[in-house]
Amino acid sequence: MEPLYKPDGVEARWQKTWEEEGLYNAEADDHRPTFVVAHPPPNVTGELHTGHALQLSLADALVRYHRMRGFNTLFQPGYDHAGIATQNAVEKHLVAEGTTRQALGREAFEQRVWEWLHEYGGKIMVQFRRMGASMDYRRERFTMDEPYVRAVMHFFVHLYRKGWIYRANRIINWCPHHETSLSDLELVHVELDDALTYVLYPFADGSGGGVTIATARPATILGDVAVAVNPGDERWKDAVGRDVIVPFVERPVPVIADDRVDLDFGTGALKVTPGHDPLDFEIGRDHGLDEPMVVGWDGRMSEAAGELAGLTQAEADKRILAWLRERDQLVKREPYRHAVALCERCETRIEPLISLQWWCSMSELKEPALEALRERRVRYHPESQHRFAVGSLEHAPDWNISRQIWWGHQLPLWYCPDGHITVEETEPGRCADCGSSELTRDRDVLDTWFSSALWPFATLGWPEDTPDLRAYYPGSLNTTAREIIRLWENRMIFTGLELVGDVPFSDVIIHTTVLAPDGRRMSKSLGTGIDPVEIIDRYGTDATRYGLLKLTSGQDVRFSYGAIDEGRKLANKLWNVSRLILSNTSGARHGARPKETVEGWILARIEQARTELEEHLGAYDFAGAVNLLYHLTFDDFCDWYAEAIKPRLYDGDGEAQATALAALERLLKLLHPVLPHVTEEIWTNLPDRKTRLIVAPWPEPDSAHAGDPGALDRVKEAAEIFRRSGVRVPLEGEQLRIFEAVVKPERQKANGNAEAEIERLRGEIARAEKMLANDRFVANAPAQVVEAERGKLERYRRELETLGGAAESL
RNA sequence: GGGCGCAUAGCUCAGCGGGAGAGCGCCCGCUUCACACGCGGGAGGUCCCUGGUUCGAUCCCAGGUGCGCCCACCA
Repeated sequence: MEPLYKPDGVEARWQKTWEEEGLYNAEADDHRPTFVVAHPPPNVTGELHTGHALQLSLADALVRYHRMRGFNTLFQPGYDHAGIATQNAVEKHLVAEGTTRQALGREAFEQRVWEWLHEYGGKIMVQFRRMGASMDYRRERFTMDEPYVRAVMHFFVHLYRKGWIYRANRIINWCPHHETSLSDLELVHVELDDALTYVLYPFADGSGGGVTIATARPATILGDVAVAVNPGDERWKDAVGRDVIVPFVERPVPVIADDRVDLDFGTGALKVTPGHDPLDFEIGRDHGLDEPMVVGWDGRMSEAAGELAGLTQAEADKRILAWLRERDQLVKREPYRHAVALCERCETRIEPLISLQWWCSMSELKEPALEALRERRVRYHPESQHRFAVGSLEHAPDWNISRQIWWGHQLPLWYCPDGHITVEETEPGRCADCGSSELTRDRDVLDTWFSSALWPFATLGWPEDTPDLRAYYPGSLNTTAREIIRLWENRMIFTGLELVGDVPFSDVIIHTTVLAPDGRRMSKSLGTGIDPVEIIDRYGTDATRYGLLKLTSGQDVRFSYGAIDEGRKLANKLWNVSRLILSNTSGARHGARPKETVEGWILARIEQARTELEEHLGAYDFAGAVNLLYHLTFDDFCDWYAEAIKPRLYDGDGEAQATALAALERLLKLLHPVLPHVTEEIWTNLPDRKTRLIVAPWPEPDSAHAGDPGALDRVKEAAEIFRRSGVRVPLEGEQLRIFEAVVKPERQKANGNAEAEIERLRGEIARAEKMLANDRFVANAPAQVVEAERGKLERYRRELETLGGAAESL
């Protein structure tokens, strides 16, 4: 064993061994209680980022903890086909080759996606292994696998037959680049410096005057069908019911009243363009207005724009502004900063357009899920996210499930020439209505999240009634980021209840968002991302896991190499204290034989730590857990215990050796879920190992050492006092030996002084005496607080006596 | 605009009603046979501000300020 622990070789070797020996495997016929984590399937084109690494660290720590505790553990790996994200990645690749998706055509394009995935996809599973994620990699699933596709089709047909899937012409978010609709959740908003244009719409009766509106998109004036004002707006009271003339197209439209119009924006008058604005669309529908679309699917002015057809919106803006200026109807133009919606994948500006799309009705589907959440059959951690989850589900709008991209699950809908629709899981021979065999399949594909929603059970073979499904559903835990709750978490819950009859998991951990060291979000485009593989290369996997878990305290936390380095130090420390013990215990017997105070003390400390660690892990307090492990190892095990027993180890004291091995064995078990590799490596070097640590049983409660581990307190305190003061040791027997071992190295040169320490103690004593002399304190403070204060006072007096006596004796 | 979170040592963060802490960084001393990626010692803090509750507030409450994340159709 080398003095410096080098993780690279060790970690790779264990990752290989654990997997090859089948220790990650989950078997459905294993009848122990289950612990199941269906890990979020990353995009098949994705690479590990810091969020993934954090998520894996905490999930794997819990998986390993439960595996040791005897659970039949399934940690499910896999990928998502990630519709637009993947299509976008492959399209970029095609551009580099000098071609386009359109030039290839749909079938050839799909073929290229598969080829591309075989070549470049799947990288992340290698990275998962490098994180030490103890997943059953035999069970890797992909949402485009044939059985998974069948599950998706089954789901669609199920919903359709229940009457919850319908087609409607509504305003949607259209990405002109991807030529598809997008849900609100697939957009990003960016602030833009723009202009707000005030335009006069003259009254149609020629009586002079008119209504002035404000718009950020003059080009859409061509699609105006009304002007709306708030019914409570005194300024426009007399205009309501009259007609005004839309500029440029010179069409008369009514002035209507609608309370959704904001009194405080612009002039309080809104031009109504149902074809190109969500609010206008709603107002239009409620007032029975026309829905002309003057912007087309390519984002340019459409045929309906007449002489402006084919222009870009910016060009159309200019033409319309010029027209307005000539006629003095351009009231003013002012700088205006506002947020615009972009496609999150290609950052193209989103066009709100009216389109015929497929929708999934949420009203009935969400109710059982809401009930499950309210009854806490699914619990969010932290609890604060529970309210958000419930609220977002309560207000979930109907779900636009159709997309006009090419990569994804094609809708299982067939049309005959008469327009009848046939819905089947697999291609039907003839039309269900008229028997026609001339069927054409719908070209649309499903929203990626439609298939993700099935992940916890489609990975187990659903809709078949498989042994896996029976054994591993419902699962235990899901881990995810805050913004994924509505996209995924809620949907898994309602689909699980609807299709399998139970919630997919009982607990959801919404983990910390790791920010860049400067406090901004980690993002490739900002250049603030940190590659976890680089961290692993520099510090090792164990250290990376430790550091990331240490950072899980708040809702957002800044990444810090210091936290990772702490993990590296811990692994190295553990390695070295193990060297000390292992190189001095050859032939030692088994079982702890604590004789001296420090030995009973370390066993009690480890036992206390076991209890506390179980509490931390049970509460998903990973920062607390790693903090505890660090101090247990560094302070208690190394600084005090190991230092104290060194002389006896060197002397070949068989009982001390046996106790040291037993204590180390227990310590390794507690550390394994966080630092799996270094602990397994040391474990292998312990004498007579029959099992791997990864499957070794978690320590049972140690009733023999369950007491208060305060036995060493006096010795430790005395040692610290003397270290500071440099005074000689007045202790005897065992205490003297401990003291010799701990203090000897530092005693050579005193650089504090006893008098300063005596001063400090006198100050503490005065403070405690003052508090206890305060009658109101004694009368009002809880008894144990007063008692604690008395205890401190006694302790300080005792220390002062010891120190003073020792100083005297010099 | 809404929701949530954060403000404690130079940095990253614990603590959350009765002595202000850790890791890193800094200073001093140690070639001690597990570890110099180490050991020991030390300096360094109006615990964001203002009020309130309490015998007592870094901790609880209210208001403010600053920062962050998420969400949102003010044209």
